[in-house]
Amino acid sequence: MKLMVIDGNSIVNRSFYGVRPLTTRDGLYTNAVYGFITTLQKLLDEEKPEALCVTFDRREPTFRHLEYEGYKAQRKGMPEELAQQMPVLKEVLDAMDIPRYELAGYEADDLIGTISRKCEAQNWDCVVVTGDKDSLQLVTDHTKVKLVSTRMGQTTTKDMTPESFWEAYGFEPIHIIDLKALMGDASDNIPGVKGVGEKTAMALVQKYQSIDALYAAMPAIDAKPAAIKKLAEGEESARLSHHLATIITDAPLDFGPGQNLRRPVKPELYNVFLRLEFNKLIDKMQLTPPETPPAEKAEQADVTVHVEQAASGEQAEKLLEAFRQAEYVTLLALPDLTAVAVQCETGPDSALVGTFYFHRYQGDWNRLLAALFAGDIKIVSHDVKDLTRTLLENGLPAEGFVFDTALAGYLLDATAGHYDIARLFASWFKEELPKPLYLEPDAFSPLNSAVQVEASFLSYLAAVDALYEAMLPKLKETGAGWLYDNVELPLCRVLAEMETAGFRVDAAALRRFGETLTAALEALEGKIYSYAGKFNINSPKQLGEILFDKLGMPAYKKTKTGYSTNAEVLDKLRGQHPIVAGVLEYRQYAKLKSTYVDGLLKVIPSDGRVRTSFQMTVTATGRLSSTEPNLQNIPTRTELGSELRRMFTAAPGMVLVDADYSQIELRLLAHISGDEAMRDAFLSGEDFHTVTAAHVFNVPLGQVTANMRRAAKAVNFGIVYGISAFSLSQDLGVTVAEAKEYMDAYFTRFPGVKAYMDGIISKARADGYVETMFHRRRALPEIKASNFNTRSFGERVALNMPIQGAAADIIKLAMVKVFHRLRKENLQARLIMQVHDELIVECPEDETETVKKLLAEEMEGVYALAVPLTAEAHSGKNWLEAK
DNA sequence: GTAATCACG
DNA sequence: ACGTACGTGATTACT
Repeated sequence: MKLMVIDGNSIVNRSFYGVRPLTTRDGLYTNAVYGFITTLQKLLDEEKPEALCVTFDRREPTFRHLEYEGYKAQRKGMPEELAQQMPVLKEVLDAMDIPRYELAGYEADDLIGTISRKCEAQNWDCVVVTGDKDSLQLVTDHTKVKLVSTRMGQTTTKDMTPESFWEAYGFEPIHIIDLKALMGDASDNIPGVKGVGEKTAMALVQKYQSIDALYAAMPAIDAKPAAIKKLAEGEESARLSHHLATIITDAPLDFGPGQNLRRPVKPELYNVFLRLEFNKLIDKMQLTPPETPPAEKAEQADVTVHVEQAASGEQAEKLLEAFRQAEYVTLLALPDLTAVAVQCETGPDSALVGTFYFHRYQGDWNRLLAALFAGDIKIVSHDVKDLTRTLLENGLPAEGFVFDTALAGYLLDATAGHYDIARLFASWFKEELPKPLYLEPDAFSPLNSAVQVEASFLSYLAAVDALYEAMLPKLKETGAGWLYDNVELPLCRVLAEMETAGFRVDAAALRRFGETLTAALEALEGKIYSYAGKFNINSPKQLGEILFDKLGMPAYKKTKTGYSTNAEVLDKLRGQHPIVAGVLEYRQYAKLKSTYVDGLLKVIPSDGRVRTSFQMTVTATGRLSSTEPNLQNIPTRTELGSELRRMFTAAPGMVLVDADYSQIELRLLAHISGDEAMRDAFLSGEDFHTVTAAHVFNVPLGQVTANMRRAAKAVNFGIVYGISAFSLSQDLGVTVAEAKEYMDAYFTRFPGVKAYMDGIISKARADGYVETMFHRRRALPEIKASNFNTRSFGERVALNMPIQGAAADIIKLAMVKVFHRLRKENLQARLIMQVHDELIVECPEDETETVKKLLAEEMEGVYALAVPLTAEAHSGKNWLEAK
């Protein structure tokens, strides 16, 4: 039989520092609890113990503090973000029915020591889980210690048994106490012997085992005279340290291993996890809502819901009329439009639900859909862009949308990650929806029993309605209402039309380009093999072995798993061996071939138009992203890569008009910070990087050299990203001191920027979030982290998000305006692409000049800032020409 | 499923 | 003294 005992404080600490900050929607930190539970699961999986318990320190002082006032004196208190998680963790453990032990006057270690000895006394094996090496003194044939370390979110464990201990230390586990008695422990403030460090202490313990034996043999011991003198002087300290480092094994603890047999988790665990938004864990542990629901759920508002299924055109028309009268309706449709459910209020405590199923409908289905989305019914729904695209693809109208719960969730916090109905519902109401049965394939086919599927469909419909009621006031409260009404919601239609339109790609030309790449790759492959033999050039691992082991080149950089072989490293090695240039070239071609040529060919349909999907709820800043395929990262920086853009063409008789903002982020920085010098620089119409250089290097405009401009440009970029002198120096290849000088000069000349940077960081710290000038919000728990790196990251994000996010807000607004203007002017031109600061329109040749003017005009006039926005438009038969 | 790499703004 | 830019997505290798 085996019992596992966990050092609760040690593991929760490691989890806190090892797992990135997580909070629930309302700001409760949860990362330490989350890390603890995932670590626990991993350990249970590995060890499968019959019994399990956790120990914790009490806050009261222990005998060690009383006997030695310096004990753990260096320890700072827990950071608040961790302290608030301790009661939560204990609640989770209780809900998992895992016994926990704490005892006034004893540390977790002492309880573990006592528990392990009591296990042994009853012939149980004991596994001690901790990150603390002190516990190694407990190792015996029946007690092993699992040392846990957490790095970058990855938990690794190392099993210490008598054998592995001996291998690592060269003496018996119990003598770790003697080791500490000599070398001390800075973290616990155990003094040890002054002047004796790890090396000396190890050697002495390996030779004499205990300090008793050591001092008995004094002074004739095997050590340097200086060490002998120090040992003699430090004897008292050594004996005190020995005492402090000894883990107690007979604490007055009522404990028997049999009391700790593993038990099934309690039903409440579900509710606890729900409150903590541990949705993944709920799934993984297959938790389900408890039979007896929490009290507040019992007293739900008494709403009489009348459900009516429309089987004929007549019945449908009656329902439609009711929906037209309603202030708004909530609507859910299957992705293939074969089922639609609509709900509206009919009185203070009555509601009407209409359901429409293609398989059971006698009338004209398309006519019904056309009536639902004709615009005279105000529709609240979820994922409006996707529904709009489906409707448009079927030649149906797509009007009347007034709210999208997915978009609202995203606008209120862009870092939540997922905005499906079930997750939003859990986050807002702490209540789990059952699995959406209605989304299973063929859920509504005539062969299926419909009752459960329909119930699921309607409960999700009700959930969307509840979310709408809760989110609407919240949107107003945060100030995001304007952005929502004027940008995000109307953008659904714009994007749906762009996705439907697609971008024409010349498949034949792409194939030819692919063939030349293949030929080049084969030639390069032969050349590379001739230097190093056959290996997989695409494998960074194998490539690293070839370059750094076999050919003996210096490895500048390492990754978590081995050598880094990225382009930056390889570039530095160029001169060392001809293979390096070959590999770099090979990499470039391989990327173009696999991602762009082969990747795109796979998604070109017979009409030759590639249709991307724009994601509206993915990025943390408010930008769009593009998937399947990603058309926002088509190469442009190298000549060969940009050839690909030649394959993105206008349809016959049409042209592409491409317009992009010039330095929109820096202009926004000038606007947001209100810095006068920066504003004047943009108003002057001079090249901004040149003006920056003149300021930073304190020379007249005419004397700015190319190098000065390059440096100024890098500083400008750095500012937008949340700069550090180190990174800037790396980027520019100058010393950190020089980089620092540039930054100081920059801040002296642009004091408003400096003030903005300081202000936004302290505001973010106070609020726990940052927002754009249009009140798009991003939660930022990292800003309060005690870990330096995490906190620094939070500060950089606080600087960057309001700028990058405002740029995203602005181009989105411009898209909506351009879209409507093209319609109003009765042009055939249509928007087909957006790449963050760039819009692409496809239009008939004779509209070219009109569209160029219109695009630039709408983009520049979209929103009045303290500095002008400028956009340049070009046209051509393909993307390369139009840019 | 994750890590490394590299394409874009 | 820490280790460093912000935001994405696709492919490949490998566990």
